[in-house]
Amino acid sequence: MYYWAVVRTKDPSIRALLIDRAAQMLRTRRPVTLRSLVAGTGASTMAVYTYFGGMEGLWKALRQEGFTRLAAELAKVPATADPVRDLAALSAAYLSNAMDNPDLYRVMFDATFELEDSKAADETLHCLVRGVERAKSAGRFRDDIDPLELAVQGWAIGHGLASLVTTGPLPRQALAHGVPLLTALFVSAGDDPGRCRRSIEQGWEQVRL
Amino acid sequence: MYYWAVVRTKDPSIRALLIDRAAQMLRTRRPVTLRSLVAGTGASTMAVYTYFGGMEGLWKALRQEGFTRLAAELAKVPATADPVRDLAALSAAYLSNAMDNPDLYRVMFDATFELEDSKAADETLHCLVRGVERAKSAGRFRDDIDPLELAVQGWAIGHGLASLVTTGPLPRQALAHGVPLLTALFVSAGDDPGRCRRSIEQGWEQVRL
DNA sequence: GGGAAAACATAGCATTGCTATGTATTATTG
DNA sequence: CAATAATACATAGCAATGCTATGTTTTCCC
Repeated sequence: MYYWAVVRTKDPSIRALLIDRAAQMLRTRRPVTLRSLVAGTGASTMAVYTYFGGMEGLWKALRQEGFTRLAAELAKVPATADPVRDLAALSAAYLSNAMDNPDLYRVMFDATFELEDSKAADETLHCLVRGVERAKSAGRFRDDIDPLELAVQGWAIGHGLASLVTTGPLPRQALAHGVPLLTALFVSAGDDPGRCRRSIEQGWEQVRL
Repeated sequence: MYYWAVVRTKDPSIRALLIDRAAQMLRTRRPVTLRSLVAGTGASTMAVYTYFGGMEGLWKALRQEGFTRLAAELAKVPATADPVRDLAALSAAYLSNAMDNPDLYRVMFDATFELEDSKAADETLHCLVRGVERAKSAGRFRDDIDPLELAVQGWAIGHGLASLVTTGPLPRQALAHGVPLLTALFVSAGDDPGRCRRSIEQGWEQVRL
């Protein structure tokens, strides 16, 4: 009787537990299926429906979890006196996160985006936008640069590399192409070539790839 | 008796038929399942196993088909007197192909690459490498530029844009970011900024996006 | 023609996501 | 505090999935 009362006490954290378990199963490359997900948790298959409304809801929650973790990683990158260096560190952190959780990264982009997904991704993009604005304020970029546009272009570079490496066509060391790519982009935005190169190489080393 | 003989005559093109049908089902966003694929073709479910060895083999064949079609589209881009303009036209054709068959494009990159997939993708990449070599020969890029590296960097840009647009986070008009991105990349490779910009804008217009 | 090999159809299996139904637990009243 | 409404949960079962086993037909090769 007693232990039943304990076990059966409503536990809203079971939602987070299932998400974590799914993320871990993705990391260990085990197929995430309805029954295999709830097996071992004590919960029944219905838990997925009460908490997520079905498997599709679970994937959506997993996508948001992926963006949340990504945003947390990006938030760890400190703002130094060199905003271009910080932008490179942000990009490196983006790639590092994708390399640490390649399957979760794939899930984040495999289904067509919905409103909720876009909101989760917005925080990631906004992080880059703020970095570009800081670089503008520091006089590294031209005044006519649109921070959002430059951030999107940087995102395209980062996602292109991350996607091509995690899916296999490019080897992991191809991530190093990020340095010349970002340098080219930021120089085109007005930064001094030599100074830009040094900043980016410094920022790149901030993150273990 | 007679019509049976006609119908049952071994037809090796049934393999291509199934691939085409699967590609069309992807385009019309109908779920490609074993039974729905063979329904209407007169073939039974076993055809998928005799020709592809299972559904996974079908997906692999579809990936190769996707790269083959992509290579055919890229081959249509003519080589003019302006190799930088041709490189932009190649990139635009790459994006155009992805926009025309977004689901096929996603299938091409959703599973981890195997040897056969890499061989199919090689032709695509080699197309860009040749373009870079022509630009070097024309004196547009510096002598120390590695054609393969620059081609890979261009591929990362193209795939990043194509992937972010087909999966939803970026709207279709974001493809226009390809112009400044390629300009930045090729200027960093040594091309004259003004001339590069003009070449790329011209090449970009060669393809309907 | 006749035998070997490949292609094919049928039927059935285990597993998938999901729903219907009934039961237990929680919360919300009077 | 008890009675009722609402929610969470377990069980069982359904249609559909990919796949395999088995037997039959067709094609190839001598």
